[in-house]
Amino acid sequence: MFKWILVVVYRVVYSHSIRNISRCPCGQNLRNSSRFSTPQLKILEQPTNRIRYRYRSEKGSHGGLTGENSSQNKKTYPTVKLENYHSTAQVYIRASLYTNEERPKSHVHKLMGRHCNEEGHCTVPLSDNMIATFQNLGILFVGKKEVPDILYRRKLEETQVLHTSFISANPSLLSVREESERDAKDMNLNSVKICFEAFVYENDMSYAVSSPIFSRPVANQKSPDSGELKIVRMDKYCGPATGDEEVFLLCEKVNKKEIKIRFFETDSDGHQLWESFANFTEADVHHQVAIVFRTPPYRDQNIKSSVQVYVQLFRPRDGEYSEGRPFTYKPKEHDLDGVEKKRRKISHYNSGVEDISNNSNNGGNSGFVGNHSFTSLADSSHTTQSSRDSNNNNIGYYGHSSCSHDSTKRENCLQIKSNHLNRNYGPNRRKANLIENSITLFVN
Amino acid sequence: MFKWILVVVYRVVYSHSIRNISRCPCGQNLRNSSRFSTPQLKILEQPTNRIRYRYRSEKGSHGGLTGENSSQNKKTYPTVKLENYHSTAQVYIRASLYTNEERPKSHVHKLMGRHCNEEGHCTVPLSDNMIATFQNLGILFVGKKEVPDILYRRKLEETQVLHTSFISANPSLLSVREESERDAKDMNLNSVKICFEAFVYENDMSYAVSSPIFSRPVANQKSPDSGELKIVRMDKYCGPATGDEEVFLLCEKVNKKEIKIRFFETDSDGHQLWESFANFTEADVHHQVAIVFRTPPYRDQNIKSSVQVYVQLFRPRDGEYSEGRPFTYKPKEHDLDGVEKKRRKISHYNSGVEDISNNSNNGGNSGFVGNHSFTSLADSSHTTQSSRDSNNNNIGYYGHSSCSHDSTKRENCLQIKSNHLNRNYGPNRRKANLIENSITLFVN
DNA sequence: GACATGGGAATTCCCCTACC
DNA sequence: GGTAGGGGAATTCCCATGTC
Repeated sequence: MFKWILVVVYRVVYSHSIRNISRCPCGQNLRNSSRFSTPQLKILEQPTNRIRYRYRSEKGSHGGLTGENSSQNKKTYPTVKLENYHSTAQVYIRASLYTNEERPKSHVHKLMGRHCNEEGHCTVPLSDNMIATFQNLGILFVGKKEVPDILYRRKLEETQVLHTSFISANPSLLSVREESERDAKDMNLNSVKICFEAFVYENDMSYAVSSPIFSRPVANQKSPDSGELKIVRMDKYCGPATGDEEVFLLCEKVNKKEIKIRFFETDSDGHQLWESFANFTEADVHHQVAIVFRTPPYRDQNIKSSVQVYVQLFRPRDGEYSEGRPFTYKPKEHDLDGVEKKRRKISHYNSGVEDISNNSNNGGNSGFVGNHSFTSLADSSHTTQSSRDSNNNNIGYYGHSSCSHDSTKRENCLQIKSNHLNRNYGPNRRKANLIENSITLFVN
Repeated sequence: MFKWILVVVYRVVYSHSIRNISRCPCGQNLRNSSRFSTPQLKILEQPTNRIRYRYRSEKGSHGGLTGENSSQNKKTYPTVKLENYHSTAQVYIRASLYTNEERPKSHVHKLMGRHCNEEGHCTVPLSDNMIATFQNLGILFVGKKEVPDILYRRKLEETQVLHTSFISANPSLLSVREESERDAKDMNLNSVKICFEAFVYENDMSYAVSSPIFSRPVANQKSPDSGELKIVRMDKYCGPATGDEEVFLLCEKVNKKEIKIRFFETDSDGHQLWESFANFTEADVHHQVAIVFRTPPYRDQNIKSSVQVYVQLFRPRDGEYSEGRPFTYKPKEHDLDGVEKKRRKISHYNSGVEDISNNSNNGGNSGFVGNHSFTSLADSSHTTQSSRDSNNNNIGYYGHSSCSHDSTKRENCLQIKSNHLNRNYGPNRRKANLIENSITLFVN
């Protein structure tokens, strides 16, 4: 009996074709085979940090993972290179999904696309220059209801290999079930890493020729907790240095418990001079896609001329930022007049009782202030291209936003949308992307 | 054979207990029994016109249908009365769901609640005063995927009753299937009518004692095509008489293809003096819950003092309106100055090429202008109660919204939210509801 | 604690636009 | 016609808060 089961296991593991060789290629089981070999995998092009995972029901192709340096005109794709490999045997690279953890585990989600099999393993032959490029890698979202079952089956299989004959008598099956439920809850379904592994075939068996490597995390664009932060439109792009100006901001889905609006200023070298956070409560976040906030006061409320800063969305949980939008602080005019006083009287806003945004000493933010650099407006050579024809239908759309503020002297700032400015505001951005951005016109 | 089947049918229809007597109680099949009897059902209290239908998966109670006159302090419920009935036999009233059509058909959705059975029939005994009140009526939303099957089975049953023995040989079964698919597509799943029917029991059989009557339609609050229209918040509540002021409006879910923003003015008697529609495109509707629009010009662009009008959302498809919000048109100042000229230059907005909103001669709107009256601000005796303590945390929330506009003379309008104003703006509103509303303060 | 009531949001699925 | 990319509808889930 014991031997018979062993035979079966053997056949399951080794007699399969290339399409479904061993279920767990990127794990411990292959580690020892490459411990003493010099060959090493390098990631030449990381995947983008975000893609919309697709459900099985969303049939058809919806575009694959591009590379982090991909752009509209020049698409790139995740690419790996095998170094220090000198044999002539054809090498294959296999990609598969793992969890985004320090010690990645096989994920329940699957890669899908041209070179992928049912298990979510995508195999591409290494080209002559030892490079493999993965075009058309999609991520299949496995419904959360299926997760416990999948984990349970995996656990059983592992158990099976170790204790073959004890299974049917195993008294801990129930606890395995419970463990699976727990693990399922813990599994982050909205972030994955791609595992790349190089191997060769010999006698219908595969041998790893290097250690597996993992890509940077790829988040699910559709999830509100990991989707891209984006300011779509704002009410106004300027306000008084004293702050407390109400601004309507339209954005892509955010989690009202996990979102801040950050104002910051940089010098011409891109170093951060100042930052502060806007005031708003959870109740000011309208159905995840609009926020009504109050501007924070500028560090110097007595400025004599306008100062340009930036606004951006910020998600403390994962440190993500949206692109910044220019915002102009304008000098205070004279003193508070009658209107302003009346206003104060009926506004309880400044009591700040319900504020979820903190200024300055916010725990979640410490550490990122000043330890990174910004590309300033000044050193972008693209700035000159701005409001002309290619954007004609957008001009006036992000349109003219008057924001004179309790001043007898009128001061307006116009904002015009422009699509072709390279800018780099977020601390964790490794490189400037081709982004939509804005310039500010002053009219006095 | 023929007789045997008849027996079966007989048993199916009549041998059931009160809980599941005949599947289709409100239809033609009962009409003749009451043709010559005087007893008549009257609806004393109609149901609210909207409730959130619940899916089967949303277990638990989520609050039932209230009456149209229900309020927080005094809840009412759908209520019917049987008139001209003089027998002593106990009468029961049964409620069930029908389609919202001129000739209502049994709906696939079901009533659920305390007195309801599996088929969605709710039965309540008539009280001594010949009145029956239905508390706790919920509407169960039957998933659209199940609809064709249900209709198919119903059709089969009907066929069965009529042509008993021909069924298995019926060559048109396929066409019945197709017909069901078609009917399923046509069925409006977001609007129902409640059918009320009075009957008595005798010898385990039920007899209708009056014709069935139907309630007014009850729409699904959750559907963007039938949900309540509501302006949640606006950017500013005033603008120049010349129009073209950009306003950000936050609202509850709307369908961008089926929504208009209506400006209208009433005289002190509530008669409509003027209306016009705001300019915006589908692209200006942000994820169903925010709209950036341009105000229409006021009918007289040369007004010398501010004019108060109202803004409201309008859904042409079903003629629904949101509550109106006050909006103030302000006099034009001097002439267009340099700023304004620059502004015109870069703004293409007025070309109107893509506008989906029409001014004045809009086909979908004809007929409602002027044939109804409004309750004006002036004749509401509740207007005085406004910005005090009960709303303290809301004050300054709808806050002060400065909207001076290209003028050296400053003019601001503040809007303060108030919860206790009875107002009645929409043409189809039968009565004033307790609504959130707004007043406008002028500060010069 | 269990349920009632009301809501918001997450999950899943469908289908529309561009653009080849 | 298919790919690539999105928007949003349909469905499910779950959270506050209040009440028994």
